[in-house]
Amino acid sequence: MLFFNTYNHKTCGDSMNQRQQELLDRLNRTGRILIEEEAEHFGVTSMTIRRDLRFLEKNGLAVQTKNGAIPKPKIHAAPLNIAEDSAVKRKIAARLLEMIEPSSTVLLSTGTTTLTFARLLAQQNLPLTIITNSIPITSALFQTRIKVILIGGELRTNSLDLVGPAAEKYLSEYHIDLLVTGCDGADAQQGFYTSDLNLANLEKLSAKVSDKVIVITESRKFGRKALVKFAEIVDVDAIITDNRLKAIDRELITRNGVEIIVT
Amino acid sequence: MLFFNTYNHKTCGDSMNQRQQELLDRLNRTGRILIEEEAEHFGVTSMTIRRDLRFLEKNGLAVQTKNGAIPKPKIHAAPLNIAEDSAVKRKIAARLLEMIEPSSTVLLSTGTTTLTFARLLAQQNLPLTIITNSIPITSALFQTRIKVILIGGELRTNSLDLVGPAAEKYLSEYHIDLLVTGCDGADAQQGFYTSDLNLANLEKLSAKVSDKVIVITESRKFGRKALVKFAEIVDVDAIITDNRLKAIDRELITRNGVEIIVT
DNA sequence: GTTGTATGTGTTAAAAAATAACATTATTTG
DNA sequence: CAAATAATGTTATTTTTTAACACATACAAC
Repeated sequence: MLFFNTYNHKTCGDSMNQRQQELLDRLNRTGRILIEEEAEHFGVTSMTIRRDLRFLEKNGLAVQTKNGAIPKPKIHAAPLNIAEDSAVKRKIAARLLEMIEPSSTVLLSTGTTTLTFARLLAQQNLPLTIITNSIPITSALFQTRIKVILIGGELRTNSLDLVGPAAEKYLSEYHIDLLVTGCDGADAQQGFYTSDLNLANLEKLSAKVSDKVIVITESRKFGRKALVKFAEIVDVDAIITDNRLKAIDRELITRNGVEIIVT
Repeated sequence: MLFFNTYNHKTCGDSMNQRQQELLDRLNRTGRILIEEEAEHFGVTSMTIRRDLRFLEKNGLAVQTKNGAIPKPKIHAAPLNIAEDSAVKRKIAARLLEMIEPSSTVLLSTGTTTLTFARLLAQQNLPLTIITNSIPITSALFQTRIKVILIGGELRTNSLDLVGPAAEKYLSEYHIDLLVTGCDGADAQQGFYTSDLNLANLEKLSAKVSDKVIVITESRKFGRKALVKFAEIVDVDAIITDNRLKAIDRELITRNGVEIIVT
């Protein structure tokens, strides 16, 4: 028989009473509770339930809504929301959607623009296989007809995605019809940039195992260079961006034989 | 230059106006908006903002709260909540926490009881490395001191976890201090069961690469056998369960030299 | 036993928020 | 342009939430 040491890690020091425990259970089970219903169920006044909900909210376990509460959203935390899901991105995503061939295998890289696209995909009913290294994208696509394969690796906590040698090794065994990726910076002559070295390596490999490559990005990314270049302009087959792209950039790209689509 | 076909996949047919678009953007950016603030920002009455929020809620993009709204939780969807996070599980998790050695590497398998434990871990400040195949567990642990490694594989949409040959291959290269896993069924003489063949294979391999194995499970799982056995009783070093475990089961387990802890 | 303190709950009145119904103003459309 | 339609504003009413206090219960000290 093995021996396990015991450690005195302090457990959450609140002191929930029995009713609050059960209230939280019911909340998590149903996804939503109503004050009046719970008051009746527990045989207490609605005021008491209100106080309980206030307590749960204070402890980060629930969010109070109109006549009740919902569980505290668990993944949808701050850093991921920044600049996410703008109208510009939704337009770009809608344009990309028209170019997706049913039943194909698409590698969808991490990023907020690709995430917007994934959310759009989730509303369609396309038969597709999506390979991704992004947890938010995976989350967006679950419970759809889409088959999802998530590349494993080390978690980057800011962007909730997976990178590193393990991810590369994993990816190297696949063959992809279409790579869709965003970028942190772009230059009409130099190519595409990202701010993470690990991610850049993964992107390079992704392009290598894919038949076609499409970059989707807001035009404001052009002119900004980030830390690491991961692709030349000529490495990609098409770029989708918004209509504020400078004419000169547009011409430079076209001259390289790369299709550029503005929304 | 490549040619891309265009397909007429129908895009979400709502027709949001400009203000609603921007409202949604602001909501996603900040994680929360207040009606009065937005009314002032857009130069409209609060009534108009209320109508907008009602619209966004109807379209599944937001949830109305007290004086405003939050973005619709994106991952925290129905199937995962069932029976999750009960008081019994929280007790078991708290007991397990005491046995966790700081700075160790723990393989935390998919499951609702292990998820409860992960949520508890997230509130501590322990230096740990957690390897898991569960997206909810990964989500629970991000933005903590814990280093998280997610095993890639094919997504099981009901449980939001990753299994399959790719996952096994990925795992086989690691060495683990402690495996923590749950089960779908247990028998004091026969061992532990799960209802998915792929997962069973992964569990077997997990036990093989781990120094110690702890099973955490509600006592009601005892007596239920599920589809596939993944471990014998003697394969594990300790079992943590609640105090409603039958005396006979407890004795049978102890007789096998396995430590059993009831909360 | 009483007394005091703390905690939880109920009750009520007041404040705030949400709604419905209708008036008004823009926007389309023929 | 005029009619029709949609969007927004206004107001009165209803509903929800809050704050403040009253009551009860439990526990400890004396």
